[in-house]
Amino acid sequence: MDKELLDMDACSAHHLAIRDTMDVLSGKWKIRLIGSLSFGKKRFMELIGSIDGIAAKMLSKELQELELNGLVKRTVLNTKPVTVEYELTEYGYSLKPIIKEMASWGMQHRERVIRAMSVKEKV
Amino acid sequence: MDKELLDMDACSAHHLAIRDTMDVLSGKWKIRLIGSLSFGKKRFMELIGSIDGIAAKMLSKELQELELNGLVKRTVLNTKPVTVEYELTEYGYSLKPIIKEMASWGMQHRERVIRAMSVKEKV
DNA sequence: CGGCATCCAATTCGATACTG
DNA sequence: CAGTATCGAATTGGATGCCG
Repeated sequence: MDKELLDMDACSAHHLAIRDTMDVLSGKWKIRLIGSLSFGKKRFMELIGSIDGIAAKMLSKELQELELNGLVKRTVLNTKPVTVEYELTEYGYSLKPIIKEMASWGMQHRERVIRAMSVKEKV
Repeated sequence: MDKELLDMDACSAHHLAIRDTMDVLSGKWKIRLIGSLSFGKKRFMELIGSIDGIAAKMLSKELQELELNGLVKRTVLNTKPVTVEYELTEYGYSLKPIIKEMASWGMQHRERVIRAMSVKEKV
């Protein structure tokens, strides 16, 4: 058995898999969006409120992309004025382990991240 | 106990944690870069070869940011011409669970991702 | 080899204004 | 409320040339 070769194969498969995942999650807000929706249904305005800094245009755009990929379901309710609800599909929920690891990492390394960011801002 | 309030706190902490993680991993290539380095040391040209589509300029830039954040260590070897090695620090390795989940998700959903991407390209 | 500098094109992002 | 339209700014990316 050629260990080197096996490693190369593993590396390359790993790599393609990560690329595929990144394709779906590309964009500045998608991961945070999914993180927010992983707590349940939310309306457009609720999402704007819960995701600090996002503009309506970007929210709209990234939601559309997530919907196209089948990760998010959009429901228009018959109210006046219109209400629209967004929620994760089952497919979307399958991303939860990733989101969970990201939240967990962020909590464990919060201090260091913030310190590093504040250094950067001085530049 | 106010369940609603507890949920809100959990949600907001979760959210800040994800935002911190995304701050560190922001940029089109960082996650794939870390994925590639998680298999061990690599030189600049090896990274260009292993990360399909990246330009030298972007590789250089994102490596610098990762180095600034302490996730990657850069070592210049005394060869002629120069050889430079990049490797994850211990802090960088702490991201491995995230990378692992991303690779795992990508492998499980590869077909669906590719199908969705090919539909998009027709537009 | 491992970069940085420059120029330029393409894409992404954000603020504001407006609509049903 | 839930968007779309539009414009300008910022980021990204490629090509080329230069340097130690």
